[in-house]
Amino acid sequence: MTTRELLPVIDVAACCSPLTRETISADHADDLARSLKALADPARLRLISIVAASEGAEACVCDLTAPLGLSQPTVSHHLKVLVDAGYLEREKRGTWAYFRLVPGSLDSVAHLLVTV
Amino acid sequence: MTTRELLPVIDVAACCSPLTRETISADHADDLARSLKALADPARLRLISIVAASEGAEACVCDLTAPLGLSQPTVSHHLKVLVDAGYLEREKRGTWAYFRLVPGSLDSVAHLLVTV
DNA sequence: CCGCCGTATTGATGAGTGTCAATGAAGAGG
DNA sequence: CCTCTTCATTGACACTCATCAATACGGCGG
Repeated sequence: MTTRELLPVIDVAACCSPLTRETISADHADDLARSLKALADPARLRLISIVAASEGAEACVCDLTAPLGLSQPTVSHHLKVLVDAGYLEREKRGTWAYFRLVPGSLDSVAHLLVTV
Repeated sequence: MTTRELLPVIDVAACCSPLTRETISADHADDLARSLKALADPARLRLISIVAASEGAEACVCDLTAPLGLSQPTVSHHLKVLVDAGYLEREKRGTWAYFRLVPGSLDSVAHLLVTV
């Protein structure tokens, strides 16, 4: 059983044509499903939305726990999922960890769904 | 505990602005997450892809079990999830059930993710 | 009316996941 | 060196979900 690694969403988009253009392969379906699964959670969608709307388009964990109403470990967990999937990037400055949206990540996954 | 019903993806898109345009509300995040969750499965992605690429852009269950390598009940289950979420529509003609892509459904969810 | 074929539903099971409390790691300031 | 703050990791638990075998449903041909 060859375990397939988690591919950043940008790389998934780079090698696949849109879903309805031609029949997707089993492997590509698996990659795209994992990219979408990372996005398919209300807490993670709100994290992305808040980070994108923040001052300087970045935010640290301490700014994100309160608006979500979730514990700090849970928020850290969700942020890790989004970073691993390639939607967010993490930069540690001193004590704080700042998260930014990876440019083009959301657009590339959106492009794979579009039918026009 | 008021249970929120599952909203077809087209209706979700009709009332929400793109994720990064402004901070998404908790309720809208929940709706969008459920629309994405319906899509975030390799079998369901392949189903959509195969249906869209089929003759007349429609297919029946019997055409879909073989290429996916899944049992008939499992395929029926995935198709139901996609119909309930608003991505596919079902038409029964005689003994067969034909599935078609709901026009604009994939585009509307893609539009919610795009940052431009 | 009976049996066949295509599909949907039910029930069970194993895998995956969202959540939190507790703990660990690492930098900043005294 | 000690303590506080910020964040990540671990372990546990409840819940969801993907899957299949078995069964039920419904149309069609004989």
